[in-house]
Amino acid sequence: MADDWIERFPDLASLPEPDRGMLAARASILRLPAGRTIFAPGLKPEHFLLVLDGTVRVQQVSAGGREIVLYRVHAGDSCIMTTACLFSGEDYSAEGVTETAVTAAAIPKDAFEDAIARSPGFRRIVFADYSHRISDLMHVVEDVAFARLDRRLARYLLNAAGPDGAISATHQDIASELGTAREVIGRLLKEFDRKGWVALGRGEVRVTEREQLADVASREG
Amino acid sequence: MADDWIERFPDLASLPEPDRGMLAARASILRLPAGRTIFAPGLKPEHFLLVLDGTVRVQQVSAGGREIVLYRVHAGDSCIMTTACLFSGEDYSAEGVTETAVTAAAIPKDAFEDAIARSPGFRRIVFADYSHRISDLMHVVEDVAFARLDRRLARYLLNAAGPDGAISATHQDIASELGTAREVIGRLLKEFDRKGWVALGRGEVRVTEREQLADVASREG
DNA sequence: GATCGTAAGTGACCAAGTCACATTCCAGAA
DNA sequence: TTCTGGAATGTGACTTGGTCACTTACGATC
Repeated sequence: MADDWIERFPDLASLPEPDRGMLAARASILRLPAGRTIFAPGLKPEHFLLVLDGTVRVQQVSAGGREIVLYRVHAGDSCIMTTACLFSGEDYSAEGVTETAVTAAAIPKDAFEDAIARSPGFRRIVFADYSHRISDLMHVVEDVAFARLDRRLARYLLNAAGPDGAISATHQDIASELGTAREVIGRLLKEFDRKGWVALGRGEVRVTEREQLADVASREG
Repeated sequence: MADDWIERFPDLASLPEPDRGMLAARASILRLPAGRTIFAPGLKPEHFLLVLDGTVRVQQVSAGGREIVLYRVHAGDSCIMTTACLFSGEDYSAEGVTETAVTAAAIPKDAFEDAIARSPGFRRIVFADYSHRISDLMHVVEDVAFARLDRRLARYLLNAAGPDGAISATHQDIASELGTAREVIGRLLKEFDRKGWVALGRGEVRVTEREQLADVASREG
């Protein structure tokens, strides 16, 4: 019943039996709708969260209302920001929002501590996740500090486009993703459109020339 | 002898005896000169490092040769990038360089695992450090993405100035710290100079009006 | 078909990064 | 001393990105 989710994570499924049963027994399953804020400056989470399904967007909001996405937590990832809050009490300026409906296993703090102490596999998961997030954050720094916006936009478009090339997002959505202003995205998209690389519609961008975009996306600088 | 360094860290000094002795026995003390690269893309560290003395600068270098400082590891901090590399094998784009002569305790991977498993205090240190670095990185993102450069420069100057207000750094040094170009720093410093807030010399900046700089540094946007 | 809120466009301007140089300073060598 | 090479700094022209104060276009619903 409540413990079959463990099967879905190799590192957890391979836990030796007492640990695994303990984890299954003490975790509860959360179901959250899309658009729910899970943590934010001021909010203190009470559980370690392991995302089973859906994605959580972790972003930063500036005083002036601009936003930038730091990374996303997908199925199989732990939400280390909640861990970090649990352990350090530091007040982060980031917030986490469910981007889709999300199912997550919530593990109380003491059970988490226990699992860390007993299970090398569990430690591996947690440390690997911390490392992965740090890597993500460093990529964002690199991008924002050094990469041109056309390159970042091209990457975003390629990444966000479905098999048919369509992206359902407003200019503001894209600007918030990349940490810039709507007008700037508007200008760049119009430029891409003029070159015939994308087709624009209200609330939608359709990638038509992946090759060309990939070319911009991959050039250095 | 080799274990008196433990006394200097409350969280370690309070470890129960078997753990503490183990740590002392298995750690070795490293002494590194200033300017030594401890980790870099491609280099795999073999030990968990706990800095006892001096500071390590962790920075990112862009393809175009521009640099930005991500954070510094001070005495009492663990170098989580080495931890992260140990555990995840991910290849980070950051590098760590000793900024002064550094003394560090080097703990082999298995002893580290052991300490994590046995000692809640040791876990607390490591997790707190991860959290702290994530916090640092998020600050850098916030700064680079949203803050004006005059504000960032003012903060840097206040922070780097000694009691007499002097900072021994070239424009290039400052640019590398903030992730921008030398010319830009030169222009801003000249502007600050014109306003009488700093005095400029070759390889030196002297802060003369802390108040005014603090004013710029603290205004939002 | 009118209305209203959201999305997108526009132009002027400022801030920051780039490029290609020209200066200036200083420490040693001649 | 004077010379000189390298490092540090200065400069102007230009591009890119961000801000502001708007206007215009779209589309759902009344």
